[in-house]
Amino acid sequence: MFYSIGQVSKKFNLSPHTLRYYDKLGLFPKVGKSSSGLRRFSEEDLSWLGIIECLKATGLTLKGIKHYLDLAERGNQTISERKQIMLEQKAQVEQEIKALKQNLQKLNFKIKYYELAEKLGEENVYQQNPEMLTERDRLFNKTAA
Amino acid sequence: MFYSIGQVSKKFNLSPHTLRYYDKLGLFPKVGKSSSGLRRFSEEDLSWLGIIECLKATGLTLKGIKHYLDLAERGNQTISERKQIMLEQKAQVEQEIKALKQNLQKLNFKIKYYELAEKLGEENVYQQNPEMLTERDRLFNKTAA
DNA sequence: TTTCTACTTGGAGTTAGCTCTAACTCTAAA
DNA sequence: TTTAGAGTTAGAGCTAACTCCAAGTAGAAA
Repeated sequence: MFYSIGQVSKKFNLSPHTLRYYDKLGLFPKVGKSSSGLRRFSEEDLSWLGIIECLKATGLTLKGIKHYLDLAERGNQTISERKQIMLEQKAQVEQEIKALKQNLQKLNFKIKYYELAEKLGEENVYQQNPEMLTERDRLFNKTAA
Repeated sequence: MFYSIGQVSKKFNLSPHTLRYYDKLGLFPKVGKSSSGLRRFSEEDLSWLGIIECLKATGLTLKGIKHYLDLAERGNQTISERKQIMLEQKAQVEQEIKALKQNLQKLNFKIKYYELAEKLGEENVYQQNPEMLTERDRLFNKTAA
């Protein structure tokens, strides 16, 4: 079963432009062409695109993805290097999730603040809720030297 | 207490260039200047920078941040609009965390795969562990129409 | 046969967010 | 008083990741 660029575009919610751009960067080393020059994406190409999307979402650049692909093409001798890339991405994603959770707390504070401000007006929020000042400082003030 | 651009740079781990760039975009409407023209950042400016960093980390563009700032400067009449921005950012961050967690599963699969591949060679991983094929398909294969 | 749609290419343009350069000033220490 | 270091400006340059454009082809429907 093969897919046209338009079908892949819909399936992955990426524009055909983008898919051609990826191909130009060498991110689809195996994609075939029909007799009239149309790209034919195989199931394997789609699996690989799934990995590209994952790595992209976890912060790897297209250049980094290309590098990973080049390693993969060299076979068994690059396994530990590829594993290392995955371990680094994992650490980075865990760090990113942690940071996002902290920022979520800040957003929740802001939402609470605006809910009070809708009732009291901004000038009265901290005046009437002094405990919010402490919370604000805890969330937003860097206390490094 | 006031801070020079270099001190702020260290405190927030942003280059002085970047801070001037933000200032040029109008992101520090209140920052003062000394008699000799040096920027003096107040505690309030730093709090605001903390908010900038939070909004940036949650995916708002600098332009979006500027818009939020402009709203804030207009006072009480824009409270619900600002709250709305925070609610949207919150939803987006929650979505982003969810996506990252899914990608973490994919990375963990890859790591497991490479651990087996180190022992068996890539050509034997799926052959000797057919249940990994199922897992791979579950994680990486989009089954949309 | 015309027309429509989906595709092809090479190359230029765009946007966001920095990042650097040149030429300069101010302050403080040696 | 020289000099080192931190700051100033305007404006150019850079990178990543698209995004679009022009000019063309191929196949199918009316």
